[in-house]
Amino acid sequence: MSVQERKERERAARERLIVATARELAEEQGWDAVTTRRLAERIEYSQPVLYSHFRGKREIIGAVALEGAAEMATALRAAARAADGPRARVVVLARTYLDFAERNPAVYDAMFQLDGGLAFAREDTPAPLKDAFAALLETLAEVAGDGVHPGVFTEVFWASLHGLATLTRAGRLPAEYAEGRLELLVDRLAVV
Amino acid sequence: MSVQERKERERAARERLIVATARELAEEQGWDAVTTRRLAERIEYSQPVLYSHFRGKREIIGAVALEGAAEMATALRAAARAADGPRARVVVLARTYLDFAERNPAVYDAMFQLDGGLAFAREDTPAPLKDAFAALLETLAEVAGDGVHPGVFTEVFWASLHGLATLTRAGRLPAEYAEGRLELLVDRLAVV
DNA sequence: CTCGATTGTCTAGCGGTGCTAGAATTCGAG
DNA sequence: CTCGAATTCTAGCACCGCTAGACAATCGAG
Repeated sequence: MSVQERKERERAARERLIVATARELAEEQGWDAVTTRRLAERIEYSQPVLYSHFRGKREIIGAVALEGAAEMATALRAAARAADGPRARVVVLARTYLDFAERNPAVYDAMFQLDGGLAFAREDTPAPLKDAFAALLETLAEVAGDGVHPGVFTEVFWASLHGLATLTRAGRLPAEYAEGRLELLVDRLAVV
Repeated sequence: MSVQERKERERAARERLIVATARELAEEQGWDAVTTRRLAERIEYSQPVLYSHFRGKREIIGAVALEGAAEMATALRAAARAADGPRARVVVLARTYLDFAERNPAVYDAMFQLDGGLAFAREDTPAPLKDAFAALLETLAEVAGDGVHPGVFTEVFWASLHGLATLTRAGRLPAEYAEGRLELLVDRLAVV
C-alpha cells in the first residue's frame, strides 16, 4: 500500500502548505486579506480543496494559532533558561512574550484575538495551548509569592502582558514607554 | 429659518437612532450581525441613508465607541466617589471597569477590539476617550507609588484590566477565579 | 398657484466574501 | 484497456460594504 502512503504524505504536505501560506499572507497583509480565493490561488489549487482539509476559514486560523503557541512556548522556555535569578527570568520572559506578539502580529491575533474555534481553559484544550501556558507558569511559579496560587498568579501576569501587547500594537498605548511599563509590571507583580 | 432647524433636529435624531440601533443589534447578536442592510432595515431607511451620516461601517463603530467611553467615564467616577480610602477606591474602580466590559461586550469591543477609526494616545484623540483615561488616572494617581509616573502607572493598570476583561470574556480564562484575580492585581499593583 | 431647482431618498448594481453542489478529470485496480 | 473510485474543478448561492444614477418630495421665485 505504498501508493496510499505516498498520497497521505502529499496530503499532509499540502495541509502544511495551506497553514504556512495563510500565516504568510496574514503577516504580509493582515488577516482580512486572507480570503479563501487568495489563499487557494497562492497554493495553486481551487477553493474547494481548502475545505477538504479544514471545515472553514476559522479552522485554518486555529491551525495557525496552534503552530504559534508551540513556537511561543519554545521561545519562552529558551529565554527563561538563559537568564540567571528569578527576577531576571521574569523580565526576559515578559520581554520575550511581548517581542513575540510584536514580531508575529498575525499569529498572535490567531491565538488570542480571532476566533479559531479552539477551546481554552478546559480539559479538551489543545496541547500546544496548555503547554504555552505551562511555559509561563514554570517561570512565574517561583515569584507568585506566599499563599498565592501559582496558576492564578500566572493568569493575572499573562492577562497583563496580553493587555500591554494588544493595546500597544493597536496604538492605544504610546510605544515610547514600553520598556518602562514592562519593568513596572514585573517589579510590582513578581515577588522576588 | 425654523424649517431648516427642524430638519437639522430630525437629522440629528436619526443619527442617534442609527448609533443606538447599531449598538442594540451588536449587543443582541454580535458585531458580525451588524450589516448595513440589517441596520438600514431596522431604522426603516435604505442603506445609502447610513452613508449620508457616516463614511462607512467603521465610523458607526467609532460612534458607538465614543458613546461607550463617555458612559464608562461616568461609571468609573461614580464608583470611585462612593468608596472610602485609596485601596477601596481602586478595588471598586477595577470592578466597575470589568463589570462594564462584561455587561456591554459589544460596546467594549467597539472601544478596544474593533477598528472604529479613532485616534488613540495622541493629541487629536477624541475627548471622550481622553476623559475615560482621565477617570482612571484620577483614582490611580494616588496609588502609583513614589517615583512612578502616574500616567505610566495608569497605562499599566489599564492594560492589565483590559487583558483580564478580554481573556475572560473570550473564555481564555476560567470565569470562576475572576474576583481572586482582581484582588491579586490590585494588591500587587497599587501602593497603599 | 405654478414651475424649475434643490434636497432627499430609493432602486439597482458593482466587486468582493465564505462556502458548496455537481460536473469533469485523474488515476489505480483488475 | 477499461472501469470505478477518488480527487479536483467550474460555477454558483446568499451575503457583504459601498455607490451611481433614477426618482420623488420640497422649497423659493415669479
